[in-house]
Amino acid sequence: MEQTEEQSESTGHVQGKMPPTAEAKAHSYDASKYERPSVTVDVVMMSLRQRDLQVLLIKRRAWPYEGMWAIPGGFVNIDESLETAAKRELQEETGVQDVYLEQLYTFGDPGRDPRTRVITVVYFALLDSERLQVRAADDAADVGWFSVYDLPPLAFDHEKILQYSLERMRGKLDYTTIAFSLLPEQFTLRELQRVYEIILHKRRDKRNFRKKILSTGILEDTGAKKMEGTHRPARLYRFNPAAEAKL
Amino acid sequence: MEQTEEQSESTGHVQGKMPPTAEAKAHSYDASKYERPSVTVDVVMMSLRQRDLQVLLIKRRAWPYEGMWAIPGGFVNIDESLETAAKRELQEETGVQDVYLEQLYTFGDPGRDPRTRVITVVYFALLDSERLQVRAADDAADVGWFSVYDLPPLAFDHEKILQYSLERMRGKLDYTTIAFSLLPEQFTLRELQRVYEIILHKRRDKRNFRKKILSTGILEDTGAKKMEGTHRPARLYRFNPAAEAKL
DNA sequence: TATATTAGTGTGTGAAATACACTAAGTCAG
DNA sequence: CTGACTTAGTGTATTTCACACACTAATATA
Repeated sequence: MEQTEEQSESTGHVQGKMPPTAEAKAHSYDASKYERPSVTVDVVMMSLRQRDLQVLLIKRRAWPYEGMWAIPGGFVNIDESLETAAKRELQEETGVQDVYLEQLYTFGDPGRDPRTRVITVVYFALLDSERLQVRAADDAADVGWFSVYDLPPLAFDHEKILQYSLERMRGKLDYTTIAFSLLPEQFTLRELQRVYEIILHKRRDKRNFRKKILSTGILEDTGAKKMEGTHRPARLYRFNPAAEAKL
Repeated sequence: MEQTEEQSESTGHVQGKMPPTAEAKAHSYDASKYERPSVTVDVVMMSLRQRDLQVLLIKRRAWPYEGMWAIPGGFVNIDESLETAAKRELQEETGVQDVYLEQLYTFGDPGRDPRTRVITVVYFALLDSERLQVRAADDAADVGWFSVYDLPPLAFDHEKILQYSLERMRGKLDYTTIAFSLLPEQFTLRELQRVYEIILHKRRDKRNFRKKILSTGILEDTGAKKMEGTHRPARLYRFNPAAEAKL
């Protein structure tokens, strides 16, 4: 028998009207009323490629929105956490592990997917472009990286989702360490500045930028230098997690 | 027959492994594998009461966590949006409409509810304490307001949720208008300052506070004064939505 | 050794944050 | 009616942070 629970004033969880569990459904039941929505996790994967902020998209091969590009995602297994589902998705698409991953927002309007009620928990992941090279080859024509500043037409409400991701990144840039997660372990100040410029989409003054970053003490000079091209080599720094609180 | 969808690279929505719809379930099927989680919406309702930041909680009357306090919530109906579900919950518990309501975070770890897999989208609502008086009477002993600084033991992961709500409020206080949503339409600068002090949990300098708020131009002098107690009356201001951009 | 290219550095100015103490306007008790 | 009490309301000086701005340093190559 179904659990007896008082009406609506019981808890913050399974309370009030209890929808059918697998067992309950075996009995006769007004299933339509308590039909459960599907829950998916979508992952906005961003990386710096070709001095641009790009996002990984997948081309749909079936109705609805056939032929359009979409944010990768999939169902949440019944026994896995939302974050685990997001990591699984990430792993499937890019082969990358241990990346910055953050829950962004949950989109659940009825009708956003014409097939059935789908509630999507969106995560966003920031990928270090160097480690990514490895699997950049599997471009089977239906997976692609796109500039967030020049997107193709997107399926569902995915344009809104990307817009929101970008806003969130911009908001967090100053007081978190997300910038570092887009860079390899060692990087130059110029490279870090470029991350800021690409995400914020505007130029920053070199001297002021360096002064500010260095004054926080969040960077550690590796002693090494990066030589590339025909000019003065740049110092290589690494992020010092111990000093994270300084932001 | 079930929809044919390619494996995992299709979309950000219903793609890859398609769980059973109502129709599909009529056929033989490995239902356990595609068992769907329940989705609930919980609403953290905060208000200023007795010069304190308080949250509405509900006492559980059944297993699990029987007798403990919990954040009110309920199931999302299949055809209503998440926000609509949150408003419905708010209406049921407080009778209040048109309040500040914002999606906070989605909690979905397996095992957070011992009965079944529950994914909870948490909203938080800020209530003007004056309008709230109306229904403050229905304290049926299993509904109560509690100081966020002195909480009873909470069911599920609800303590974590409240902690997170408070952090979010603090973060948004400076650059949004949430403070006003906790006050009646007209209020004095001292009252506004008190909102800041209670949420941030620390004192602010009177002169600097007033200077800063007034310099934004976000307040409008109503011309009226508030007389209470045996001292000089205070000017009453109202929030000027037209100047919202100034934050 | 001259040229091209990017790395790296300091100072001045204006705006905003902070610290800080007295006067103003009302009520009430005597 | 006046003195005591209570909260409202105000300004200035100091420090800190954001921003604008231009030259020298180190390497590769022709």
